[in-house]
Parts: sequence; structure tokens; C-alpha cells
Amino acid sequence: MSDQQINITLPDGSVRSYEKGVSGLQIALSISEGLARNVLAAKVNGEVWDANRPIHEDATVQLLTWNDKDGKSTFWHSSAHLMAEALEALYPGVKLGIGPSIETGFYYDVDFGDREFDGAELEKIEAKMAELAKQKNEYIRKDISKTDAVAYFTEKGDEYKLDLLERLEDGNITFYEQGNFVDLCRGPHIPNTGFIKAVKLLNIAGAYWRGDEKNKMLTRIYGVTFPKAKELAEYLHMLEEAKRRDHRKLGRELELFTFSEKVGMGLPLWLPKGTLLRERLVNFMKRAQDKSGYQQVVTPHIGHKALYETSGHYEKYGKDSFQPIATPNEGEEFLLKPMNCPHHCEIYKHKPRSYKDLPIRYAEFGTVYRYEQSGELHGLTRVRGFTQDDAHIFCRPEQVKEEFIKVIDLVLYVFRALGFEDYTAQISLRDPEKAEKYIGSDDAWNKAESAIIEAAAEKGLDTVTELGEAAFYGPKLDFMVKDALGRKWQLGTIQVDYQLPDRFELEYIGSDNQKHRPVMIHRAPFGSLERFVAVLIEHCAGNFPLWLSPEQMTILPISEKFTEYAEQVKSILEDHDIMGAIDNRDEKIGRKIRDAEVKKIPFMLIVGEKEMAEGKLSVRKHGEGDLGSFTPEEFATYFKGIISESLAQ
RNA sequence: GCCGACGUAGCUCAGGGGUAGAGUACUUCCUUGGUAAGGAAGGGGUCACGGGUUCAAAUCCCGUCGUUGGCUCCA
Repeated sequence: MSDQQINITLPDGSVRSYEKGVSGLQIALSISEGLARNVLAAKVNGEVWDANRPIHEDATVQLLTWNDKDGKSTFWHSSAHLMAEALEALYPGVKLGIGPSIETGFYYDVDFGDREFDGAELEKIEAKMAELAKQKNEYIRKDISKTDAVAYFTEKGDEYKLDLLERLEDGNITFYEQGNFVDLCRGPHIPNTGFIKAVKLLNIAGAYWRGDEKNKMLTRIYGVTFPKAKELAEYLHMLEEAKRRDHRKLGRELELFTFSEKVGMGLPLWLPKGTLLRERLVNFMKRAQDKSGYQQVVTPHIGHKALYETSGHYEKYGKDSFQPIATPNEGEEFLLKPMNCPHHCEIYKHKPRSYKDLPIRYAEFGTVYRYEQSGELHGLTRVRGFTQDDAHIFCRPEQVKEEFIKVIDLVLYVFRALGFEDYTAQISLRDPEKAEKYIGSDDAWNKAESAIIEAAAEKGLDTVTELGEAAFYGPKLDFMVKDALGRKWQLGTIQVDYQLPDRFELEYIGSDNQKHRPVMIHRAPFGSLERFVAVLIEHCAGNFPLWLSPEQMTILPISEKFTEYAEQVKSILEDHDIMGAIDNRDEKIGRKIRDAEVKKIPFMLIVGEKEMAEGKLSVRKHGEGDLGSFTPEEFATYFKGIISESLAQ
């Protein structure tokens, strides 16, 4: 083989020989024209490159299309450049900050100077982007010296790019050019703007330069683009659907919860139906925990300041918490409890423990209060008072992994019962560069981190690892579920903790008759009930699984002549623990059905002359329609069957 | 907390310096109806709150509170 040839290894393991300087695009072309038309970028030895950038050495190459995550992000990054080009064309003199791709779409931070920019202008920019995209301008990569780069942006008067340049090293700087637009950019980019077929600018928001509130606020324009118009339509439909499922809207409509200015922001008020839903979740969790060897405990809503000084929470969060409440005479200080664990440590300590007692698992649906910045509050997902399905497992060091695995099993059972099929586990480790953020010894951290990693591997979890996401006292495993619309939510969490046992001087007597220190595992499968209910509402669009539904059925008499029979049916069903109201209003059956459908009540039981004569009821299922007639007992059996199926282990 | 938008009946929203509106929900009456809205009448609002401008403010201005989209934060 001549030295003008290089070997390219493709993802399927095949090796092909190409001329030196071949590009990803040319490789694609050699495979099929269709592939070449769809190639957005190429992953060369694990690094994402422009599809048309020449490859000079043997390499492993993966061609990236819209179906690859990296392909999408390249596409959106290039779209940000396209938007910047449109902005410069429409608003000469605008200054540009940064314009990255994000999980869905992209944004660009823009300084419009004195110009007032309002959202209505987004359509104008969209149109300009579409026009520029049609020109199929190539994205051209250029190496440039730092001096020339600085000269260019000095001339242009763009202080933000100059600020960025300050932190870059000479010899490492590239510009990308497309059409009339040049940007400082590491790349990579898609071959040309023609790939961008559908553009939607979604909203604008303020954002500080470099995220620092001391800096100037720029206008951030969010957008999303697609290679096909149809995909944009689907995306917009998804947004509509998300709006329709918004738990704040459904929570109000289904009368689950409310807020009151007078009670205070971020402090949810649970209405009777929401409370019923919550209680069902709590009972479900209690049953599951009882089976797994947990014991329920109850602790107060406040605790002495010293308790949190011991735990380390006061030092870490004291300033950013609700401030202590003082007693009028003694001047003692108490904090609203932000965590249940210190209380549980004191329960552990109330008597000497033997190694034979461990593990001890204390569970509490503990309501905690945390000060959240006013701008952070959002429906039930971010509140100032919430209830955790909290538990703390105190165990011997050698039991950590086994206990951890048991917790994973419990979490997965819970997800399954609630219809969350799609989840990943995020392992959050400490950021080794920021040791000051964490308490505890390296040794303890290493042990905790490896326990989590091993347990996750043993359960075959699909994991991602994030550095710097750990809690200050220990690493954690968080479960991220995907809801019915593909949105990711963080729910359950499991954390290994070697610090609190030290701080609280927890002990047990080992088989060697010596004192030993237990290890704690914090865990909350739901996380917070508030947040969990919010996610559940959006996941099922308010159509709760039957076993959770706050109103499982309603009895609809055809006319008031059948009220008495309806009462009889109700009482029979009550004996089977099937609860619901009779809709006795002076309305026609069509109206009663409509109202029950709107309220998303799972079953409508219609009783009229025919049913009364036969001792039956006509069953109509929400969203599905008439199921035919059942005796009350037959219905109860059918009803219970549905529930036990969804709760099967 | 910071920046922007918003705040009118329980809910969804119209109005925009000169007597407060609609749909829906609610109440009463008529109707006793068979699988997604029967008819009529009626009650309900300090137009978030506090100041200011004006002969006159729901409307314009300022402030506060709240909601909301972001930013920063999240034990």
C-alpha cells in the first residue's frame, strides 16, 4: 500500500483504504449517495469533525447523521450560526456572545445595543434564516492566528468575542465562515446551510454574559431547526401536548392542589382529591417498604440549630435557608428541617446497637422546608415545603453494596408500577478539582463511589457518570425517567454517606466486641411527593393508573327515578373498596358522561331502567367507551384485576 | 435574587381615561332525558395591592406583591 493511502475503520469493524486527505463526506459517497446526502459530520477517532475536513492518518470514522446525537448537535450549532448571520443582516451592528447547541435546538446571546427587541420580530428572523439557508452556503473552516482574530473582532467592535479570545491559545483558534458571516468557533459544522429546511425561533430571554449577574444582560434567542418540515411540525405538536399536560393546569382542573398568595409562594395546598392521590402513593410506598424491612418513624418539623451544625448542613446552607426561629425566653434557635437525616441519626443513637441489629432502615414521609430563590419556584416541581419518601439505612460497611442493590430494586419496582418504562441512572461523583466543596476523607469518598459504581453495574443499569454533581457529603445515584413525551425528569435518588455517621459519632458493637462506625444510605424513590406527582400528572396527562385515581368511578343514573338503585350499587361497590360519587344532577345522561370524561374519571357506571331490572350496571371506560353490562360483583372483579395487574411485582 | 412579560368573575379570556363584559362554572325553575354539552331566569368583580397624574384611572406613571419565560442556585 502506498503511503498516499490511509486505512479507515468504520463502526461495523470493516477497514477500507482511502487516499490520504479523504473527508467523511467522500467516505460516505463511496458507500452510498443516499448516505452522503444525509451526512452532517464525522466522528474521527472519537472527535466530531466537519464532514468535509480532510483526514490525513489512519482513523476510526463514524459518519454522523440526524439520527446521531452528535449529528443533531452539530446541526443545531450550525443553525445558531445561521441565525447569527440573519441577525447581522437584519440588525447591523449587533454584537454576538455565544451560540451553542442545547439539548433541543440552540440559542445565541445577542447584544442589540440600545435597540428594543421584541419577540414579534422572531418571525422576521425566521424568514431571513430560511432565505439564507436556501443559498446552501458552505461552512468553511479557517485556522487563524490569535493576532489576526483579535484584529478582526477589534475592527468589528465585538467585545464579547474579544473576551472569549482572551482565554484561547494561539495556534488553536479557528473561524468558521458561511455566506457573509464569520464567527470565532471551534466547530464542527454541517457541510452547508441547505440542510436546514425548517426553522422555528421559540422565545427570547435575558441572560448575563458568561452567566455572571455582574455582567451585561444579553438577549438570548432560543430556536430549533430540522432537516425536514415534517419534523418541525411534530416538534411543535409535542410542545402543544406538553402545554396540555402541564401539571399546573391539570392540577387546577382536576382539583388536586392550589397555591395561595396569603399562605406563601412555593407552599402547595393539597385539595381533597390531590390528597387522596398522595395518600395512595404513600400507602403504596409504605407497603413496599414494609416488605423490604423498613420501619416507619416520625420526627418533628423543626430541630435545634446545633443539630444542623453537627450534620454540616448549617455551615453549608445556613445562610441560604429559612433563618432560625428563636424561643422567646431561652433564646434557643431552631431551624425548619431541611433534611430528615440528622433526626434519624439521633433515633439511631438512642440506644447502643449491635452488629446483629444492622441493617436498620428508618423510613419517614418527612416534610422538609428549603428556601428556594423566588425565581426558581415552579408549580409542584420546585417548592419551598415538600414531603420526601425518605429513608436512611444504617449498615455495616460490608453490607453497603447489598443494601444499595436492594434499594435499586425497590426504585425499579416503583417506576414499573407507575408506568415509567424508560429511565437512566446518573452516577454523580465529586469534582476532583474542587475538593473544598465536599466534606469527608478521600478514603471514604473512594469507598462510597466504588460501592455505587459496582452496585449499578451489578444491576445492569444504563448509567451516565457526572463529575461534580455529588452532594457535599457523598456521591449519589439519581434516576432520570423519561415521560410519555420523551422529557427527562430526575426522580429517585440513592446516596452513600460515610460523613454523617462520623459527625454524629454513630456506633455499633461488632462481633469482635469493639466499637465500629456504620455507613448510611439515604434514599428516596419518589424524591419528593410534590415533584413526583407533578411528573406523574404530565406523564399520564392526568389519566392516572386506576389504583391511584382520586375518583375511580362515578355512578350516573339515567334519571332521578334510578337514584335509589344507584345507592344500592354504590353500597355494594363500597364493600369491594370501590369508591365514587353518584351524579344526581338534573341533567341528561350525555351531559353526565361528558362531564365525567372531562374530569378523567376512569369508570362511568350507568344505571337506568334496563340495569335496574337486571340488577346490573352499564360500564363505560374513560377514553374508550361502552364496555357492556356487568353485575356489580363482575365489575368489582374486573376492577380489582386491573389494579393487581399494575401492582404485580 | 437578577432581567423581560403578564395580573379583569371559580376557570378561559375580551375591553383600554367617562356607569364592568363574554363563554363556561355556580343558584333557581322548566324538562325525567340511554353513552361527550336540553331550555329559561338569576347571583357573582375595590379590574392584584399601595401611591401618583387627571374634573374623572380597570385603563397612563411609580412602587409592592404574585404568576410566568429565562439566568444563577438546588442538602
